[in-house]
Amino acid sequence: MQILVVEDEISLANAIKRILEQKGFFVDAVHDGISAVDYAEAMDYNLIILDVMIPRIDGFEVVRRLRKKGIGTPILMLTARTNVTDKVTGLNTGADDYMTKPFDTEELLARVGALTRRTGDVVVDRIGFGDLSLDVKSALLYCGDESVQLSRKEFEVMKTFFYNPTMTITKDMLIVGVWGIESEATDNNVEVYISFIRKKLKYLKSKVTIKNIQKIGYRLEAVQ
Amino acid sequence: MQILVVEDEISLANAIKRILEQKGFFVDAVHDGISAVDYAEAMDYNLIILDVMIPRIDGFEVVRRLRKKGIGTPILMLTARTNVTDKVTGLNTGADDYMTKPFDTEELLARVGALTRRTGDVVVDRIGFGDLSLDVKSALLYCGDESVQLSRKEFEVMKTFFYNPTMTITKDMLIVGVWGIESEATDNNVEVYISFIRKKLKYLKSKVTIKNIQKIGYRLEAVQ
DNA sequence: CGACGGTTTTAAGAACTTTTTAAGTAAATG
DNA sequence: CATTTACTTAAAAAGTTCTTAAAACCGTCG
Repeated sequence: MQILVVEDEISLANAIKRILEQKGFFVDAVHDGISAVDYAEAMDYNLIILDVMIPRIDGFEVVRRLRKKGIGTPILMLTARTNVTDKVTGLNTGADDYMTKPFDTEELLARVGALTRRTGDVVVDRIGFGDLSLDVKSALLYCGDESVQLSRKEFEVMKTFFYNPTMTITKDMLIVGVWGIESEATDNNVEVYISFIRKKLKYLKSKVTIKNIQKIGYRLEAVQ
Repeated sequence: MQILVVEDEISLANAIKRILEQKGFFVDAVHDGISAVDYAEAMDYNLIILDVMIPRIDGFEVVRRLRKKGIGTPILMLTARTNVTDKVTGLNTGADDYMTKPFDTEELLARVGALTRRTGDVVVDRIGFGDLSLDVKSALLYCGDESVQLSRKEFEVMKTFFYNPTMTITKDMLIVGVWGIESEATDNNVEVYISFIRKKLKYLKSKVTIKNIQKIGYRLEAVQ
């Protein structure tokens, strides 16, 4: 499942890229209108996420050119919130959906889900570290030919580690990432989940351990 | 790269602080509007993250006052999701971007990235002196291909040296910087930590030493 | 609805690490 | 050479993380 992200703000482009890659999509990112048309022509994407305000030629013009060339890839338009109504709803450019910036991850994924679902393609992905791999679809954690089922929260914690394999992750990062930025979760919640996961790693006889550095955070380590 | 976070919800402020520090930013957090203005005036921040609903004077007024004083630091406003009009007001008063609460880590980092990028400054996650380098995310101190884990306080002491590599650091400076201005820590506390760190430098076989100048303080020296 | 199974949260004591204290020793200064 | 200052170490204290068990929660199915 291939997605093209067209966004000139590099860091936003990267953020979108990462979010989608975490969900198992393959993502290309380009930063201007001409490149967008080139890429979309050259490769058969399942979805194009397209910012309106981009250099060289704007988003609307990109849509027009692609449709003219008979490229029917679903397009999700991004617009600044302030000029939503007049621009997007007024224009009949051929985009399939639009989303106002700023948006949050859930919103993005919901829309991407809706637009890619029709193709029926299944996104399967595995992420891993050391001798571990995690099936993102089933939340099964594998080590060799053993596996264990992770619960929702165990899964979210594990993903955080796998996406930042060399980094030291603070408890606050886990609280924000797993429980949400406004949650009431305490350090103890994190500790309990780390404990649950360690028990499962032990059961799997994995070489990977979760190391704690007091007052600093947790880090994955592959023992010898 | 310095960021000021203005948010009265202490736990949210801390969460944001930790996330940004993890990415290598230096973050101060204050919890009301008056302090925000004071801090922003006193220090040259690269970005201010500013909640709208804060005690004493609200976020908009903070922006107005800062802009009036000629302080052009980029400002990222935080507003409750429901309040659409806030956004318009915020942008009119001179904020550079706004973000609705709740937001997730990705979104925060994307926006912070966008607003700090223009200054061209690179976010530092390693600082060093001589043959030493310190990873600020993990508190690992490297020398060649060896590394040691620093404890929280060792890490704070080391950071103070690295940020002031040529300076002689007094014990009082270390006490204030590491233990806090209100602390009861004595010179002996500093001496003990200097001793701990020297032991680790020896283990790393670093060329860097911590030299004491009696009655004055400590200074890093790279022995040829 | 109400019971069941799994998941998540809460809470409390044990285990562990870091930090502080304190005391003896070494080094520097006048 | 006396005195102050700094260094080192070990033990005590403080703080944190770990583990476990029980309680609360949640969705599903009879």
